[in-house]
Amino acid sequence: MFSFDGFKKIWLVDFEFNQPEGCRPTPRCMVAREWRSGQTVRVWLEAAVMPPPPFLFGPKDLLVAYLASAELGCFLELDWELPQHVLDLYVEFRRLLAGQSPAAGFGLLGALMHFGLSHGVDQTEKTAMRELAQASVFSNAQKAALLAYCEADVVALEKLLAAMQARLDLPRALLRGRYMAAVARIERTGIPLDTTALGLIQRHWPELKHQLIAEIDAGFGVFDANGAFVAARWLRWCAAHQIPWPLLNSGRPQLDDDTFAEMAKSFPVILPIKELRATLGQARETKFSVGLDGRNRFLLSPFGSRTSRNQPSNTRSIFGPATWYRYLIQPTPGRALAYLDYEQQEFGIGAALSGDDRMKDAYASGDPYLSFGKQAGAVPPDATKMSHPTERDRYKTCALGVQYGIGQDALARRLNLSPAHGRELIAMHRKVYQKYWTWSDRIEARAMLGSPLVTAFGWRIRAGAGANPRSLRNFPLQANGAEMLRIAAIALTEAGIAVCAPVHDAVLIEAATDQIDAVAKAAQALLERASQAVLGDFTLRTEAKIIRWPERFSEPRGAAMWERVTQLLPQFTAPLNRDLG
DNA sequence: TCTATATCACCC
DNA sequence: AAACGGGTGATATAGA
Repeated sequence: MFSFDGFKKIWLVDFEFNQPEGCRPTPRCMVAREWRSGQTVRVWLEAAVMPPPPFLFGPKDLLVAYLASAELGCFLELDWELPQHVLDLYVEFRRLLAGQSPAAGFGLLGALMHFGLSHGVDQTEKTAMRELAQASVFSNAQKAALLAYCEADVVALEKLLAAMQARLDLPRALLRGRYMAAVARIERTGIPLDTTALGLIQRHWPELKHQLIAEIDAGFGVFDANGAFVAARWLRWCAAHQIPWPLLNSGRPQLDDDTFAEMAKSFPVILPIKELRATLGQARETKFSVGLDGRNRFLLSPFGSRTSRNQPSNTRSIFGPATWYRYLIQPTPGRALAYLDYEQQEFGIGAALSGDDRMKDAYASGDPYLSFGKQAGAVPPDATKMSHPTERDRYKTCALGVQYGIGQDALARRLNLSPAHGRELIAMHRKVYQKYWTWSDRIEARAMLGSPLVTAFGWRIRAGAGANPRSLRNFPLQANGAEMLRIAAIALTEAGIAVCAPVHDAVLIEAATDQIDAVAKAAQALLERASQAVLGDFTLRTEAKIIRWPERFSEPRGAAMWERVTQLLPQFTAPLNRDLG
């Protein structure tokens, strides 16, 4: 079954469709060609009654596509049953590149060029055809043109498959293809939002921003009429108040949050500006793509990062910008949401993959960070989160930092400790988790010598002498975490659970209010099984946060800002609207 | 006026 | 050269 020979039919498929921001796709046409026989099917789909599929995908048939989530999204829209086996050449192209960027990008044209192939259609015509697909009425000539273009993509896909065929790891490629089916379902589901509040925030954004600024900036005058912080005005104000502000090499003032915090210690008078900058920093204009049904939909951009994480646009996804926006996530009446995430996912992955028993014990304890302190003998065995909060914070920062390859000085600075103390913390980690470090050292060494690093299911990165050693050490943690969430997404969607979005180490799911507890529980079991699929006999714990209508998603980190915004909103809904005066 | 780069803020 | 991983994106400034 795991060679092409095992498949009865291999269909290369491409759709043209129309998809306004935030909406589900409307298929226009499809062309499919069977790989061996050359049999070609051309279907115009723009009709009131959508036709049944011109082919049926049996258990021994394969669908091949480029970014298959789009094609499978059309399948779902047409109520066609999804194929069991999917090969996505976009995903496999990314895998073959192993972290490198192709000269002509990751589109179909870019992939063809990478293999020295050509496409019958150039970028200009591609753009024109994509525009044509947005039309609502089509002449016969336009239909023919769009179908011809669609077929050209299938021909291109055929050439690409021939070029890539020998270099595929088929069983794993099919697993990734299966994930693309999950992506299609997730992109279709979307995230329910409170569109009333979102509309108010977006419509009145300039006033909101102005009001947030007006109060505080009155005594400083460093913001301009558009609400932008003016560096020159800031330097002038500082000079006038005898404050020697630190400059960057370029001569511009150093305006990051840390600098403000540092300077505020000596000059507390700047505190309000620091606060205001922090507030505005997390309050940028957004362009969440929301469908007419009030759901936030966006491309997940699966496998978009070198570690194979999804990489959706930060402005289109509600999970992209600052966390206070998540208060806009709200189930509709009768519905409920559950946010499920892995506890200390990367710590657990490191423990399991390195086989470090002490690290595994720490994970199993339920509080890995405090356990780390106990194992190091730095806190008593009966210490708790409550009895030793400061210490726990240090071991937590240390353990998390180590996963990113933090150095002793950076760790010390972050914890406001002496360099010696930073060194001691890292030494503690090295000593307690010796086996983890041996494993991690070997990974760096191997990759530096040029052999690729590979995850449990075959995602790879190729490094070389010039690589960042911290990226290499982090790769197995982050990339296997991505594998885990993909397995979970497959399991959840195939079990019929509505998945609204994946969020790196978490998923947002949806169900009827009276079913959410049971569904969330079942989903947690699937997430735990997904962790076993990646880690062998080691299981990661998950946490569930349930949101029932009319509750909204809450997030402590964003609570203050959300509070501030909601206090300003009622003025815009007052019955006497001055615009009408 | 447009584009490229640097810097910064946010997410997991 | 710096030394905290993977990202997206807004904004300011410099330069063509």
